[in-house]
Amino acid sequence: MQEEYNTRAIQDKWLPVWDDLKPFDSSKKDDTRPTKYVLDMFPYPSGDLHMGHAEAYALGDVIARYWSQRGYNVMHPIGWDAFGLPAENAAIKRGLDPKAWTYENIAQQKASMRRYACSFDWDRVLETCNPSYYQWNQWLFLEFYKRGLAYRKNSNVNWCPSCQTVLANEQVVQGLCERCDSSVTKKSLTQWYFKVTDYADRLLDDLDGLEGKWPSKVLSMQRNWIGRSQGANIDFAIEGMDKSVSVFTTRPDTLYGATFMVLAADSELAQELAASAPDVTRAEFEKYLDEVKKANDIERLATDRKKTGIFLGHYAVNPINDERLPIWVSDYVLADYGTGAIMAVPAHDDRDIEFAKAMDLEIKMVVDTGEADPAETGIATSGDGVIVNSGPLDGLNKTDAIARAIEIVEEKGTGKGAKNFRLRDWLISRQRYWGTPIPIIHCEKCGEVPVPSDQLPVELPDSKGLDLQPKGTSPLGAASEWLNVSCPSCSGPAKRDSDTMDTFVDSSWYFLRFLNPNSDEVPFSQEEAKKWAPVDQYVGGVTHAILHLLYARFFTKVLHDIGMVDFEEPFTRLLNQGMVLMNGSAMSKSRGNLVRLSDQLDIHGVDAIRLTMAFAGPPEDDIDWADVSPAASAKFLARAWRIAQDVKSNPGIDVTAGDAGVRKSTHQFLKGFQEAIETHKFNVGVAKAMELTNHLRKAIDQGPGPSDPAVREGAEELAKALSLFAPYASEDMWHLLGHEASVALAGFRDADPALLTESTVMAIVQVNGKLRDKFEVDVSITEDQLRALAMASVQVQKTLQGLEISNVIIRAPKLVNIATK
RNA sequence: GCCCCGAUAGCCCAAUGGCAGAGGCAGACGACUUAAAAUCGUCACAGUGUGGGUUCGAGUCCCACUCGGGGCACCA
Repeated sequence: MQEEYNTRAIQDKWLPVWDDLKPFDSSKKDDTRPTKYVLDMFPYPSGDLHMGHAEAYALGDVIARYWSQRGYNVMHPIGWDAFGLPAENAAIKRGLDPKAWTYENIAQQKASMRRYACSFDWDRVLETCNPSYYQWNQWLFLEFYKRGLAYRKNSNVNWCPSCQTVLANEQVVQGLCERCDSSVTKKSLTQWYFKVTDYADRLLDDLDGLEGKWPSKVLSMQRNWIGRSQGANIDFAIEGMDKSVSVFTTRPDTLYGATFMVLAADSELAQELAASAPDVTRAEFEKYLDEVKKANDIERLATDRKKTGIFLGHYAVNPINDERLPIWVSDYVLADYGTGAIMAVPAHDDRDIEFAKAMDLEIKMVVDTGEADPAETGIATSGDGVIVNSGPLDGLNKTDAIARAIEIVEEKGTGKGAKNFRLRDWLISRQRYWGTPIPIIHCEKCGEVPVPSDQLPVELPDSKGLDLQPKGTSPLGAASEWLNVSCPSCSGPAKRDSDTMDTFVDSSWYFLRFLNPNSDEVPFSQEEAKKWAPVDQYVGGVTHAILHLLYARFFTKVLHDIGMVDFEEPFTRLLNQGMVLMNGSAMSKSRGNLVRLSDQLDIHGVDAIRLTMAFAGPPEDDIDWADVSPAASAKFLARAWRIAQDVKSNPGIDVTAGDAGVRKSTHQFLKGFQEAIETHKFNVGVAKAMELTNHLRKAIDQGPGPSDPAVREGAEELAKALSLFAPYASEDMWHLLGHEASVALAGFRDADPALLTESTVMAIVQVNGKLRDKFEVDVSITEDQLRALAMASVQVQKTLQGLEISNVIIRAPKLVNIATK
């Protein structure tokens, strides 16, 4: 009896079957298959899954299911990045408990993932807000602390006045808080840091090894972010003081062209020099500093901003030629980059010449680039050239002059070659409730005391009775029972550190926790790590190109140095899927273009949505939901499903007796499909499945008919291939074809090479690259035979009339190109 | 300002330097039907953003530009 393809019915039919079968269990003891670790970036539980999740998990699932079909034991776990501000803000807004809110969302997302038929191993699950997870954040923090990689310092930090918390450099985007878009200000606070800068060189250099495996975009973003500059640190003695101005410069070759010094207005040295300046100068300085502090980043970054500054009345001495250089302060020099001071070479630096012009300072050319003298034109020349007016450096090119200048200052003991990074240490403490408590106790007598490991975890106290409103200090400071403890060292009165960790700490190592998510003995098993890690394929959004990926790379390198893992990069391959847009822009409630995933699933079914995500285009491109047709995906699945229903032969029939043409289609498909999936051209893979479906339809209706064994072979391979995109439809097809569940474990076969070779091929004849004739020839045709055939062609003869042949290119058996003079 | 990515049919997208079209959407026509939907089938539509170059041959490689998207940016 012919039945209709019924999306809902087959979803309801197969879900419970899979629950029993657990096709994606990766923990079987006797499993001898080779391993693959495929990981999707774990979600933040801020509501139900949305279209973006649907895309990411559809694509990650294609990869996981593909390797599973290829005979690998695939670990494909999932968890929740469950700490963070949204839970806390929701709690404040609606008077809920952050924990209850979070776990409700997790339950909802988990149910949606199950319905979405993600091939997750449900025995490997974690939530970062669970003490069994975050105890290891604390344990790792203390390991870092032991090694000097976690430390506290006072500094001018990024402060979000709206979130009432500090932010890491990476969380400030264009001067705004990445979470709430408030203008970020500076505040002097004592905070905890991880010493990422110790790893700056390795984090940069090791990106080379990821070339071709990570998107080049991400590699370049990380390189930009780390921002290494080569140059020198040079000391300029301050006249009349036992002090010097130390500067970092990438252009020591222009040392003779320095005509003044500039200090960051908010640097300590500027304060000191102002203190010893005349009263008038000091007052001017204080006024200027006030203005600088008031200016926010947006104003400060404006490129057409006029140069301002104050002369401090002091002079520094150029170590290379003993010239006197006036010392200025200005806001165009940043306190927290390099040494917070520069030597200004206005002739060869755009910013310095602007300042020199504004303050009427000397401009001295020391590099002849062939352009006009900057002192005349007021335009700095920053290109390469010949060094002039520079004593021992005269006549050298830039590279040699840099090397020579460094030698000279090193000989004099007033400087040395150096490199500098844009990257800063990672500020990890947050003045909020919903995060991992920092496992440090502050004792009046003993100072900072680590919580002994047998006292971990330091559990978060219940939120009940705590005021979670942002107020600039941690809500935990008010949990007095929790806060007040006796010092582990001297037993005297002491207080816990009341800050919590940045949630990026949680996600920096979670991929290792999946190896043994429930262990209370170790953060992760080193034996399991040897078996599975690093992650073979990581899938997630490009939004994490800098933050999360940099931090995870940093953690991995530290864990390597501690001896806990034997690799230095966490994610061997990375796929960044694009975003799902609607009518050209990101979906949002306020824009009114929100497409609800649950609605789409109700209307079109899970399979159609997953297939649409894979078919829309290259995975890294954005999908505009207005451009795609889930209804068409559903239609195709019905068409494929009917193929399986129409097959009349029995399972296990000898397919070699089948129609040769149909077999050829199937095996060409096998080859093309696997190539497409392995190169992540999922859209092409789907197109090939559609092509096979069209061939099989024709074979059934107008060819050898539904009983031909080759039709069965094609239908079975089609079902297996579709299992990557459409788990429900393909499982039902498999069932219609007389097989037991699950099609997901049926296993792909390789194409039979014998069926791929053609005996004849279409040869084309070009004249000057333009097609003139084509004919079918035997694949074994010789060049001479092909030439003769081409020359004999009437079309070719006609074209060649009156022309003289200069060259004949022959690529037997497919092509002849006749070039004329 | 510096760096990266992209531009192929009305639309989304394919195409190891070798016939511009694999697949889909939308469209036209036909078969089936009393009719419609569904289904099955057939067909049409671009010379690859612009201008140069390399090559026997360029959508593909190189150079310049235009447009779109993204990253970094008073970083010394």
